[in-house]
Amino acid sequence: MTKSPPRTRIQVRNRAAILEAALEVFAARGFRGATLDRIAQAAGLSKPNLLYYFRSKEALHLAILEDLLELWLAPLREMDAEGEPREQILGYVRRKLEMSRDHPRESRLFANEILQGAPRARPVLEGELKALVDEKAAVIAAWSESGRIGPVDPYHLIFSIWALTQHYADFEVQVRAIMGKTNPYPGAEAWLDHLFGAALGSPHKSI
Amino acid sequence: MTKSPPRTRIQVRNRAAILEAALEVFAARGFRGATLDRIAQAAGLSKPNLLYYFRSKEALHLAILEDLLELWLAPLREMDAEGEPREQILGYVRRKLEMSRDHPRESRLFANEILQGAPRARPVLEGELKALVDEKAAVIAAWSESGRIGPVDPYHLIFSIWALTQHYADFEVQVRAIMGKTNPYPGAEAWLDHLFGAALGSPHKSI
DNA sequence: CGTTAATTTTACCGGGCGGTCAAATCGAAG
DNA sequence: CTTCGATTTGACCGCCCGGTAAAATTAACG
Repeated sequence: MTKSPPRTRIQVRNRAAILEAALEVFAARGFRGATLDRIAQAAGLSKPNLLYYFRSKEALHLAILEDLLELWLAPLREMDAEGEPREQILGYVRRKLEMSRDHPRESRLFANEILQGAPRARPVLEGELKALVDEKAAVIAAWSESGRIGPVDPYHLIFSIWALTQHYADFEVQVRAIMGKTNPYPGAEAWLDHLFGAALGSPHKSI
Repeated sequence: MTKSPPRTRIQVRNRAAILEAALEVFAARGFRGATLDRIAQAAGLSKPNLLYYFRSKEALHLAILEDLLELWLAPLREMDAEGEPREQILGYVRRKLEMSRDHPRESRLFANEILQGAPRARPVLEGELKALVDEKAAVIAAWSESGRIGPVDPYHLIFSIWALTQHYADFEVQVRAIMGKTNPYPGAEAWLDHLFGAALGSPHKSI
């Protein structure tokens, strides 16, 4: 699939420039809306030159998607079954929100892919992603059953975390249309803390 | 913009068929990914015939968007300042979730538009939508200040409702990849009731 | 400097897509 | 049946886009 590890300095530089440019363009216009000309221009190359580094538009998109999925799943991977449940879940929420704030283009690229029916990412969703979610859902379920957090549906809890955190990146124009120039993230962090905190059962209440 | 009210029976039938087909195709493939040929075929017409009813791809998309936005804002409009706060908010959540369940294509078409930076819908977002949200946010803020619901940020509350309910339509393939063939909506309704119920402050707790 | 491989450019192709046009066909009313 | 507007079709255009071929240029190294 991907070209074997880049050797020369030029390859490293140009591949990085292309991936950066492609992320920008794919995120902003979707797979079909993006053109190789535009990506090449943004990377400071000619189109055939770009195609010297990536066989095809498809291959380029795939390369980005692979990098992206690792980044995307990291915050959930960090959730620790041995940790304090509430802290672990709220920590996950915070990391995921930071991800949206610091990597909105990645979020939108991913959203685009899913919206179109995940033509390229579906195998990963049904394989790696499902396995990870099943594992962490079991952890949350155990926490819930042992009474360390209130009764929650772990799957819908995880979906909620995804939906809420990614919303601020994916629907940014809508958020900005309503909130103006105000930076929504400080407020969002406090709000999500409140929202999920309450849903997990107040620690004060449980005493 | 839009052609003056259709007169003949044929016009009514064909316009409806086109809008239905276009909704399907635009939702599944985005604006650029959709082709007039495909839409025309889905509507049972030839491409030039389709262009007899709608001047351009742009005009067709705009016609759909206009219809859509009315449908989309209806649930929020129904939220009644005179009603019981908790019931009003949870009712809004339920109506919005039903909207996603019954109109997933509309949801995805809208998501596509926003993701691409709302090139066609931005005026509505900054005008009508913002006005409506500001109005309802003020209502919620008043409820909150009078202690009838717990302290909440009305804007983030509304964003949360959007994000969560639409997630089940927009990210359907992801949800299905993880949950399999299970229908997520019954569980989602109970979960969202729990989540927002807790965030608004338990009515039991407030006594 | 010379040689060889890596990189970049120029020119091009075939297909698809939005849109147009003029001719043909259809349908309602007298 | 005729007429006239509404509707439909087929043929076509120009542009853009992904991708290719081959020549030209550049870097690496002895």
